[in-house]
Amino acid sequence: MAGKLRAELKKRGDFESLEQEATLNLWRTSDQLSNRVGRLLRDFGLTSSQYNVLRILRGAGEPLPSLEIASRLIQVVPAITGLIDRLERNGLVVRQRSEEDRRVVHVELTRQARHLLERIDHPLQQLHHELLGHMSRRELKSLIELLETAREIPDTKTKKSQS
Amino acid sequence: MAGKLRAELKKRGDFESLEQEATLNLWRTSDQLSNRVGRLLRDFGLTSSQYNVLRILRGAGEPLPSLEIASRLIQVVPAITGLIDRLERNGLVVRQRSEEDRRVVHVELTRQARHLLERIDHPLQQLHHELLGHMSRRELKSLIELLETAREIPDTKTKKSQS
DNA sequence: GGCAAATAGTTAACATGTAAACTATTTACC
DNA sequence: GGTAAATAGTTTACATGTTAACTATTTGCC
Repeated sequence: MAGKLRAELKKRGDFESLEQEATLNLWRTSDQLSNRVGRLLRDFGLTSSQYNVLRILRGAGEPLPSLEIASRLIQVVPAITGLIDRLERNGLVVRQRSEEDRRVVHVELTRQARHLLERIDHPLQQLHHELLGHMSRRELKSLIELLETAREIPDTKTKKSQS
Repeated sequence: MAGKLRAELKKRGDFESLEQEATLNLWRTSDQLSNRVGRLLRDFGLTSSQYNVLRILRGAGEPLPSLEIASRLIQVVPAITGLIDRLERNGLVVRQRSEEDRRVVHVELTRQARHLLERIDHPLQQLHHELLGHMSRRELKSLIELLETAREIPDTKTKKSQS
């Protein structure tokens, strides 16, 4: 066990630590899932980032400021502008300058976007099942817990700490 | 347990399945690690992709054809051209048209690149330890195994029924 | 020998992620 | 009430990932 990535990458024997092996496994698994999900979304004319913006807006149930969306996307701020530009161009969101605070731009889903999301829901859920459904509930829960543990970096002295 | 991501994403309650929760956890963890490693590499003037090309070349111990590098990067073919362009511009690799097969372009590390890689080795290993060192060996091995299991999608050609 | 198909790599066009600098507006505070 | 600092968002410049279409070369095969 724990040697498959070595074969896949043709890099037999150059893992210098268990930590590094775990990290590379994580990246590779994440990539594989991203690719599959991205392909499905492309069939609906969306990129993953665009879908995530729409999903966040639907979850919120109301228009959100651009930076609020950005903060939930784990992305850097400037990227949100172009993302919303493209969604707006495709008729999936509308921008509205706030009245109370004119610096703020509220972003709202269009009806078209809601319909699109509804069409995606089932196939996406099915895909999630296809991709990880071969794992038992116990394995999935264990994986989730280990990933949460992995993200808990104890006191990050270098650079700024997490929020 | 298994509810932290909900809080982090402010999306409480909209996981529709364990599979989806695992996938989102995976992405978030992968992103966090990428960010930290990317920041370290940036201090050495490299992006993650560039570093990976150099690491692959060092591991191979000899010049490699462009597409051979691309295949080990899990990337799509066209991206490799620009990547190598930039590495060449920065004096880290050299391109050489093959004699036996003139379609092939061999890419070779420069001495400068070897020195750079040596300077990165220790800090990077240290960072890997900082990022996941709080997990026990048992947890790390378990995580690695679960990730390998996750990647084993049973029969994946087009969209088959399911597992 | 000669030509279609395969292979290696590139170019083009676009979406995204990132850092740095900028504009517009609001808030703090004296 | 006037100005510095903070906040929301945009612009710019560049690296990357993606698909589609293209060039150059080699191979397969009759």
